[in-house]
Amino acid sequence: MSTSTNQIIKSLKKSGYKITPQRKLILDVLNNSDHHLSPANIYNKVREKYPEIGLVTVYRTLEILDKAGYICRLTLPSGLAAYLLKRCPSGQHHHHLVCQCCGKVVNFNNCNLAELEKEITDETGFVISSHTIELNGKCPACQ
Amino acid sequence: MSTSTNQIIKSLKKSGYKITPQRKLILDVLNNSDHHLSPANIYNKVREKYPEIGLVTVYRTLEILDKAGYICRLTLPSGLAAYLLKRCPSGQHHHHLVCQCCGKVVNFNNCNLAELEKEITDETGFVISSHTIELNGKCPACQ
DNA sequence: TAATAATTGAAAATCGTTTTCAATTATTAT
DNA sequence: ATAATAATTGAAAACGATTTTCAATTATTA
Repeated sequence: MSTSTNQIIKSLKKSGYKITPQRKLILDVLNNSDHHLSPANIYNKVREKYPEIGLVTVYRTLEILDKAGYICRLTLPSGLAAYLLKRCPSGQHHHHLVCQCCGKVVNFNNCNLAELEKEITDETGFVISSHTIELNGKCPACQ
Repeated sequence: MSTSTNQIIKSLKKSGYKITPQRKLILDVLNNSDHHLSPANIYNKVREKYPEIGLVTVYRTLEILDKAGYICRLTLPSGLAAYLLKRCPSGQHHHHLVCQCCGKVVNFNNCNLAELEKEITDETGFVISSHTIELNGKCPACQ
């Protein structure tokens, strides 16, 4: 179990959650991937080591991790959910560059939308509270 | 039936689609809204004038309109789909400013992501083929 | 070690969406 | 106009992802 996984486990314990083998394994799968993973993907990976796990447990654990801020939930264009361990300093503003071919994800954080948002607020009267940017492309390996 | 609706109807006919009252009414509902609408929203609005319509017909018509490029399909953060009549010159690059409160949508097209995309390509080796930006906020009426 | 409260997995339920299929309707060639 | 046709329709069933229910199990605590 990696340092990253261990730290999250400790924090979860502090927050009153019980530490179960299922939760550890789910975190490990997330930690060992630089691709976004669907609940089913995670389920299948965990089953290799822990065949008794139920898909429900994966959903429930992802919900906890998402609410606690340890993972990012992506909504893919198809509408399906995919998850990603957060690897940037806590709460830092960032976006994702996603490979359409293999799902590999790279973070970037210099989005510089503030100016555009100001313009748009002036023009439309909308107060802008958040934004999402998703860049879609192909990673070097998939080109 | 508005001009906008009429023009789309004509184009659809040219493309070999039959013109049915259901399709006209669905287009009218889209045309008369500046908010994004779910299939169920559209279904309910059309039913006021045409109670026999089936939800399937709404789905099928939306699929046709989307493929033909007359409407935008949004994937909301929840993963659900919502639709919007395109109101900008054919094919023009644009994004949406969405009111989180009422769903009102305003277009903007000066996103200027080209520079950022170049930086990121240089850094990561990803080839970027498309991007989506969604600005979330509150419209003047909802503030 | 015993008491407890949280967590688990199986099964059923739910929700949006898609498929199937027979009946209907818009278009066309006459 | 009318008949022939191929597309479109709506009901019902099927579907896939996600959520809920519930009794049994397990991690934690005292």
